[in-house]
Amino acid sequence: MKMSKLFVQTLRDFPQDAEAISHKLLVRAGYIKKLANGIYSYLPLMKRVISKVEQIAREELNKAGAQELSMPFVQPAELWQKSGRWQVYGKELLRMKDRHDVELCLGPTHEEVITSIVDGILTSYKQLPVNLYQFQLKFRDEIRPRFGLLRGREFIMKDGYSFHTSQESLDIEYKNMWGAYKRIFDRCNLETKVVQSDSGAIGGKVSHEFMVLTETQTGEDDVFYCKHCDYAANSNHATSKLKDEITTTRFTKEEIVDTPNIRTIKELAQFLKVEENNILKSVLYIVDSKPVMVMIRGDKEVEETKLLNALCGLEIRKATEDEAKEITGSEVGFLSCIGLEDKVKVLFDKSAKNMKNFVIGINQPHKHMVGKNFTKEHDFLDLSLVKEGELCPHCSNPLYVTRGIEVGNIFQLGTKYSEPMNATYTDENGQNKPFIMGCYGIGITRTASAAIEKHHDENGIIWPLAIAPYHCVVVPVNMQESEQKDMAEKIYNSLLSKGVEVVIDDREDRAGVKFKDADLIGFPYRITVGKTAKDGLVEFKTRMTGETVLLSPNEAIKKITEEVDKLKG
RNA sequence: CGGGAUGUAGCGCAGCUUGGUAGCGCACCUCGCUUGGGACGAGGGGGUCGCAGGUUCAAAUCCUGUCAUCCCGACCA
Repeated sequence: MKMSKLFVQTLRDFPQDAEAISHKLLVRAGYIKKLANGIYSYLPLMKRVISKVEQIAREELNKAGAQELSMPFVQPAELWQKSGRWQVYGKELLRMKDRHDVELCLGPTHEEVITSIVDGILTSYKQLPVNLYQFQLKFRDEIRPRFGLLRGREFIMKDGYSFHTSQESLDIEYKNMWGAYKRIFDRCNLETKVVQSDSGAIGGKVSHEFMVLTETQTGEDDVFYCKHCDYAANSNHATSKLKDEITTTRFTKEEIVDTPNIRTIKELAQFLKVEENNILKSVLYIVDSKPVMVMIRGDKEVEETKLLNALCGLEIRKATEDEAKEITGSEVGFLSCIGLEDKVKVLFDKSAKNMKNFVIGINQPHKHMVGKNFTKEHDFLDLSLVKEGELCPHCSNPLYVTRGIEVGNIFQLGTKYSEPMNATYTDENGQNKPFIMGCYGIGITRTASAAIEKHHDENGIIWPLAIAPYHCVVVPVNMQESEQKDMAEKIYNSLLSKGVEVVIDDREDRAGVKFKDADLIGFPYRITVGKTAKDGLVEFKTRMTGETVLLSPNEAIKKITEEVDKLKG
């Protein structure tokens, strides 16, 4: 490709409306252009990167025995009504009607479609297991799209689905996909950490996420991990042991005390000269329009996803102060489960289990009770957010927290879709059984963005060779010097003939412009044909290391060809 | 949906307080000059100032509404 013909416009300045470095660089280097909030055009350079990531995934998945297909982007509401998700999915599902008033939606995921396809084709246990995948546009009407391609409303996803006759068979495929995913991200030069996670709207029991760890805000998930064993989990799923599991106070007798205008746990602890972990905190939520009170140790926070799952709920929010008054008759700061257990659903977090002689509200303004103990059995559930420094549930060493970008995930769905959709096969005994399913996703456009988040410097993108739009750029420093121009063209043509993806910067611009653009766009290798051309030498620069060496044209060609051949394995 | 901010040329911005013929830098076009890290000179093209009302002799500027975008919280690949 000639640079003079390449459809790209690089910008002098970073775009004002971008925050994430990958977003800034993709816009500035001319990879993407925004059409609407969270919706981007993929320009030729971006399209090439996407194709590279897809091809790596395709190769590894095919090797792992999966088969590629392609399903429709627009889906009938009928399917979603069958699975029950038409009501459940909420506003993220973009719905519409066609000219006949038939309800449709844009596919945010494809469990329903694949299940209906497979149900029509696979009828016997002899045909299972099977694993099918596609690369597809997805549309999710996100509450808050941001960070460019990291969280767009429209994005490209690799989604795969497997069908089985038994849990054992699913387990095997789950591990198979786990391995394939590791290899895919390795080949993209992305180090990932596999973490346990909540399965969210997709559903199912077992699920793992592949996280690219980052220090910045662009990693939108908190990941807790142990340095001594392989425990790692998303904050919405992480669990821990407390360092101070048993807590008690000097108050050995139940007593009501005045706590005037003391509304926060911190104030209360100071006022009564106890620790925050001596206070049993009451937090009031509204889950699917019904009040729910969570009793949790004062130094801990409620993890709302866990609470929602415990109740099999759909929608959760904290109660407002007015609602709290109405429900408890008291004021925020003095809430309690005492006397409320018949009226309101009360749940206990496991952090409260070993509290003795604790402090608790009594639903009376400006009063608390001290020296309280549990008088009857409660179920203590895991409803709390883990904090850094708490102990690993496996090996009791301290847990650490970091940020992560979720680039892929795998789920065991079980019969969550096949049962309501009545998708069955016939087993050895002639019985109809619902398919046992797994599902496996990779955010292709997100993976490309994550690669930039991890690989860039102040000059621009530093693509790993495997997913760079081109392997190499050839820069004739001065197009007026025929010696340089001719040598550059020879090298360019030679690389082309060897299957190297190469751009020649044939523009009349000065060298500085070409160098800046080469760095910004992120070509992994640059061959500069300049002053040393008359001595039969060119400059060979590796973007990743900044290393520059003088080589003969043939040596430079050989070096790149070798690197490219390594990719092909 | 709640909190904060912004909409003026492809990109980055000034002008708005105190209404009076729409400007700067980059990019783009022409000519000259230059050619190893975003040169220089001269000339040129491009904007219904987000949109709709209102106030006024006169609105980018003041008022009202509306739409869009971005940032901080609840979603997820």
